Amino acid sequence: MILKVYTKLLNHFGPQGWWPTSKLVEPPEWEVCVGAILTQNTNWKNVEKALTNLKIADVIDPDSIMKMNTDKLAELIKPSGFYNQKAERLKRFTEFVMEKESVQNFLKTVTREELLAFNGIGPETADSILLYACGRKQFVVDAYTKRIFNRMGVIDTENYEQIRNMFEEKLPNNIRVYREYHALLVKLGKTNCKKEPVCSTCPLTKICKKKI
DNA sequence: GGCCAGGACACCA
DNA sequence: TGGTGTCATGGC
Repeated sequence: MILKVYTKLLNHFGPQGWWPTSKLVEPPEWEVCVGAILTQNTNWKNVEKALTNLKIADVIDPDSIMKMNTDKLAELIKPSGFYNQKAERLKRFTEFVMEKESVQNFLKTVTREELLAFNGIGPETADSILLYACGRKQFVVDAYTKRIFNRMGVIDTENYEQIRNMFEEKLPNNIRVYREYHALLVKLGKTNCKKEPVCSTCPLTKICKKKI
C-alpha cells in the first residue's frame, strides 16, 4: 500500500524537487540546514523571505551567523515566525556544526542521536537534515503523513519512530524515493481535495472526500 | 478576521 | 505518558 500510494502521488503531482536551494549558498546543504530550522511549524513562503533577508545581508554563512548579535539575527528571520526562539536555536546549531570543523564534515559525520540530543531539533527536523542535507536514507514523518495514513487505515499510531520504521521497511533502497515521497505527502496534505481540479483526479479517491 | 503552516519543548498532573 | 501552553509572522 505504501509504495502504491507513492506511485499514485508521483503520477498525479509529479516530482516536487525538494529541497529547493538558491545556488547562492555554498555548500547548498547549509541552506537546507538553516531552512530546516526556520520552517518549523511555518509556511515555506515565510521561510523563503527569511532566507532572502539573510542572503541580501550576506550573513547566511556559518561564520556570520555565529558572530551576529542574536537580536539582529532575529530581526532578519522575522518573517519565518517564532523569530526569537529560532534565532537562538540557529546560532547554537551553527556553533554545533562548526565544532565539527566544517559544514562538509558535519554532513558526513553527524549522527541522528547527536541531532536529537540538540535542544531545538526534534525528530522531523533531524530527519529532514539527514535526508535532504546529509544524503542519508532517513524517512521524514510529519503531521500530514500521520493524518493521511491514519485516515486511510494503513496505520493506527501517532508514534513517530513506529511510522518511520514502517515506511523504511516498505520503501526501496533509493534516496530519491525517500526525498520525493515526503514532499509529495506535504503536497497532498496541503491540497484541499474538495476543490477542483484535484478531486476529479485525486490519486487517493477513498479519502478524497475529506480534507486530508 | 480567523485559521494554519514543511515543530519543539517546558510544564503539569 | 499524555495533554496543554508558548513561541509569532504572513498568506489565504
